[in-house]
Amino acid sequence: MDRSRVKLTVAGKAGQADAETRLTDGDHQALRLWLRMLACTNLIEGAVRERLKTEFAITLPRFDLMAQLQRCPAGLSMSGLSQRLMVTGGNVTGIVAALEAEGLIAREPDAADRRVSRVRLTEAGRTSFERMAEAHEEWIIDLYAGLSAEEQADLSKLLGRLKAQASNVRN
Amino acid sequence: MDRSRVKLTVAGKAGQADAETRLTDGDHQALRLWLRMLACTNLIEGAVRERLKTEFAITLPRFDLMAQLQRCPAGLSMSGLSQRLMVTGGNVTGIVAALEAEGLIAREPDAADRRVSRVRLTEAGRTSFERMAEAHEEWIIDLYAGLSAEEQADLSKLLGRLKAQASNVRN
DNA sequence: ATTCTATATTTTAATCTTAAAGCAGTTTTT
DNA sequence: AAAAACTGCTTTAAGATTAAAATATAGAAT
Repeated sequence: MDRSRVKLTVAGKAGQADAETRLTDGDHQALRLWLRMLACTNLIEGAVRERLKTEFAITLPRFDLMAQLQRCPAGLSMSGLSQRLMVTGGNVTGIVAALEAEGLIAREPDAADRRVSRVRLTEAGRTSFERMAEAHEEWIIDLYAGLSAEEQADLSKLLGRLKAQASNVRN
Repeated sequence: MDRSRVKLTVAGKAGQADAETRLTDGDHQALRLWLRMLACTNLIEGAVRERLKTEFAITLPRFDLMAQLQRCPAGLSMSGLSQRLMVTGGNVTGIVAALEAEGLIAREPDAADRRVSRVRLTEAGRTSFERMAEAHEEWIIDLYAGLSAEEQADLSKLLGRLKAQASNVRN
């Protein structure tokens, strides 16, 4: 039985079969499905990471952080970013430091609460993000273009159910 | 438009809405679908990571490496592991070192080719892995139990198509 | 006012990951 | 056989990530 996790760095990298491909007859349906889902996600995520890197010289975590800031033109606190990105505060500290060093975001002290930093996109950051976001959306559309609108709707529905149900599974 | 990546560490962690939840009307169907898929995958992967940690004090990458070795009782080379896990060689070096230090795997020099290390599970490693793998399969079954067998089959089929089609999308 | 408690953020140590460089050994070419 | 090219592996530098500890500030309770 193969329970391995899959990691695709490049779509279609030669000579590598993902873990799903090596499954055995004895494996349970749910396990096979899980590995296939992981393979799909890693395929797409790997493609996005690679293109962000080669075309825009940015990492996915930094892109994601900028995406949150674009949705909040007034700026966000570190903890606000932490919640929205669903990562720890320490993680946000590092990514914000990197983006600040690149001049894509800026931080101001909060007037009301001296503990708080308010983070926002700079003009350069906003311009840069808009270009990247447009390309990003096209990549995703292209990657999913093999499925018809109806198939996409079906997939979305099933994943919605899965998400809702799996959220309720407790230890 | 929210293009952010989602990272769920704990199923249902309080007070956090995943990125999919914050989508805007203007977002394209494929983008919504992608974020939902990411949310699902991260939900399940986070649950697996957490349980491996709390119940077996092991990380997912180490578990995955052991899974590959169990499927190959004769042992695998470092590069064999690298291919099967779809990670770089340097990555395998680190994980193998950690598992070796824990006594779960062992390395022998290859008789035919002095560049090659042959890696295999120790008896302790095999015993340990078997227990973990059984629990792991049950977790996955439980996490997917909200979908009927038919829904799981539909989901698998759609993901299979997606994987096949997205693999052919080129830069 | 002082103390307690809670929140916001950063720092630290550990793990995982990659890409690129380097070393050692093997195979191929000449 | 010597040189060149290739393969297997490790090391290094950079980044992302978490949990836990440490700091600083704010708010509540006395």
